[in-house]
Amino acid sequence: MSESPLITPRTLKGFRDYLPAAMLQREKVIATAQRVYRSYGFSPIDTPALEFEEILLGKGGEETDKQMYRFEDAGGRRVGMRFDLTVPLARFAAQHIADLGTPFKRYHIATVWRGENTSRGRYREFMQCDFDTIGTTAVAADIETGLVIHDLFHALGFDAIAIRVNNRQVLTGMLEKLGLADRATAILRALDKLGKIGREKVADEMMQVAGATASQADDVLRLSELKGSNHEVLAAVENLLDGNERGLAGAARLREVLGGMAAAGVPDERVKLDVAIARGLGYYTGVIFETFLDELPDIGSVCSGGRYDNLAELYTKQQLPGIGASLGLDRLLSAMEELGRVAKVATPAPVFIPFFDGARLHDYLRLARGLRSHGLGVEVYPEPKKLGQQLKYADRRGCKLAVILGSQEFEGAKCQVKVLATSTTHEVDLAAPGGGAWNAEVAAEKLAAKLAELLAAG
RNA sequence: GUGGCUAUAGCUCAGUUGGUUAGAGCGUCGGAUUGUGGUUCCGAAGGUCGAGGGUUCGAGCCCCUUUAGCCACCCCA
Repeated sequence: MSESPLITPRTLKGFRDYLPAAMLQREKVIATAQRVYRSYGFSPIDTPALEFEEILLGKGGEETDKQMYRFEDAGGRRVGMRFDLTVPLARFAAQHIADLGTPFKRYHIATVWRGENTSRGRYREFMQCDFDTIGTTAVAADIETGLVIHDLFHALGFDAIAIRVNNRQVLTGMLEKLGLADRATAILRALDKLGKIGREKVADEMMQVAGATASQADDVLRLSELKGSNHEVLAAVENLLDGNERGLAGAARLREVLGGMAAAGVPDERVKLDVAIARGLGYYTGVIFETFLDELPDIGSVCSGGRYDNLAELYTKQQLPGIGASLGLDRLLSAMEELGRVAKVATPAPVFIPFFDGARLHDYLRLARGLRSHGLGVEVYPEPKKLGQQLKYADRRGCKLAVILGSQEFEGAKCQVKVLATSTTHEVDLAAPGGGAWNAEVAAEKLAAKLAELLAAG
């Protein structure tokens, strides 16, 4: 053995290992997102983790520079790691739109990196699950974005959600009307904190940081504090925006989006017009979505998106408007964990076969393969240990069924199937029609049907 | 990035005003007449007290530095 000191095993701040139970959960959510996105015709793409620095620095400000992982590669090129999937999409679209044609619908599920501070559900390496429709300004694309969000959470088992919808045009119109258009960013940044710090402090910030008057701040807040049903709020918004073309157009668009989602079958209570949300200041120009879980609203938006006028303007002269949204996978998983919605399963194989009779290894292996060919996940224990220990192992990993086959069972061409959660056992006859000795293929055929039935039941 | 709190076994924690070989519960592993787990009983393994330095006769405990985590703020393209 080496005498050299051990290297402490550790991971970088904000970077994590995923143990099997956590990884299975991640993969499940990812698979669900893929399924929903694909069901709407969004196609998968991927782009490099590393891009030329100039591509990524294009639009951001100082914060971007600070948060982005940047370095010089071995060839002396300035490169950076992607910090979201939208900028790479812009570059990708500018480069390939001629081949892709419009409208272009893509989804992209991938890891991104930001060197920012960590907190609950926020890490330096995390995953985004984006879907976007580019090359069209049609309202149908706006509506469809909302539908995807809705269906995604439904598929994930969350029906108690609030998809908050707004339109930047409404806010912009209001600010124009108040003569605050030149300070929009500062005003909206303050407004976005409404739910968090309260009306007084928001008004203070608008006055101090953005130089608004008390009455201007009050007018902005009045807009965002309208109460009532979506339709009532919308009517009141239009009233307040009277005379401002941009704002009224934004309100009309919202009316279409809400109407479209309702017409497509989304229950009204899951969609909430919220004139205060103002995220994505840098590039959203139209409809905005933010999604909150009713059971855990404090964790923040778990799926955000919106419409942008010109995604790829830095990289091409071609106009590429679009709309999309992104599931915050890590934040959602954090929420699911807090809500106790994470199954404690550490194995993808629901069926467990103890290595019971030490002389029958080959029979176990053949039977397991036969079951797998019927689409079942099957694990065979590698050592002929005591049965109790093997069952304990299976239970701890979260296997659902144990197929118990000892010399007696081989003798009689049968087996016991034990449901581990309830401890109930079912005897299954595995003999060929007309009786006969043990036959792995016949046994697999008959057993697979029974196992599938039990798995479906439990 | 700023401020505060925390760091003792795999996990959750105890550890008296600094004083001998640092403890518990859970978990893990082994066993309780040899074909059935999650309950019980017995036993075992497992910690240079996050890391580095300092004060002291003596540091898990006090001081400094560092790393990581938690909370708040800033920010979130």
